[in-house]
Amino acid sequence: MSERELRRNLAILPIGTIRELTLLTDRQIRYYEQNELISPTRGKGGQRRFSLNDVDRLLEIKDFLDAGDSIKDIQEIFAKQRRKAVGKQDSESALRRSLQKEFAQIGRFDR
Amino acid sequence: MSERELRRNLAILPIGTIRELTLLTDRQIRYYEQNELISPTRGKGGQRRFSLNDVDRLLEIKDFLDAGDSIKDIQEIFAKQRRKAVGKQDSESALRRSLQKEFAQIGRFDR
DNA sequence: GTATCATGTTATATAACCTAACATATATTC
DNA sequence: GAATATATGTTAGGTTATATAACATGATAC
Repeated sequence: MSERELRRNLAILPIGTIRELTLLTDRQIRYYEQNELISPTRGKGGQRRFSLNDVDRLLEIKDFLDAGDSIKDIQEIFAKQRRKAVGKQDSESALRRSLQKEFAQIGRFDR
Repeated sequence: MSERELRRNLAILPIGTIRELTLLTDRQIRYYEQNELISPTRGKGGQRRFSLNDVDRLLEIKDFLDAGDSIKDIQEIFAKQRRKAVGKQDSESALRRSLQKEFAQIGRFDR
């Protein structure tokens, strides 16, 4: 994972900021968490900490709901996205492995 | 100014997050603000909101202090940096105007 | 027309943050 | 070396933000 992706996944934002950035209510944000559409971490005192990715995801949720999708629909959409991402990851690591083989091959020429 | 720079200037982080990211104490952070080394905005209820740039700047301050510079030294260092940035800034006045619009937008969240 | 869904609202408790004041160790100045 | 300045610690008291849980409600689906 790139440094940029790491940064986007840093859970550093309190719910108040999320409320302002997404124009959702606390109630909505917590309800979506309850339905596992987002998974903010918790700070020392038990308060939620969100990442910039959570912001994106909440804006997506908003759009889907506006478009008439239900929470369950959105759960499935996200599940599909995850499955796709896993495939990508797999094919990437396969690619990396085959590249390593190639380089190992090439490396031999250098001896 | 790029969208990325805009994002870095978004004041969205509470002091607790800053404390964790910089390993400074609240006291230090507020003291540096008092000495105008940083200028966090305030949310509706009067609490400080910091940007990612503030985090960078605080880490710089930390380094300068560790290196033996005084607060006043650092004020001057930052003042010099600003003067250097002025020429650049002038050539970006149109973009600055759009930045102000963005901040006005953000300000609205606090009402 | 009843059940479900997404959200609003309210109450109550805890956590986070605020300012201001006083304390202190270290370095600086006279 | 006593007085001053600097950067930070600590404490107190008050306010704001967030937490959970429960009950309420308009809209939609069946």
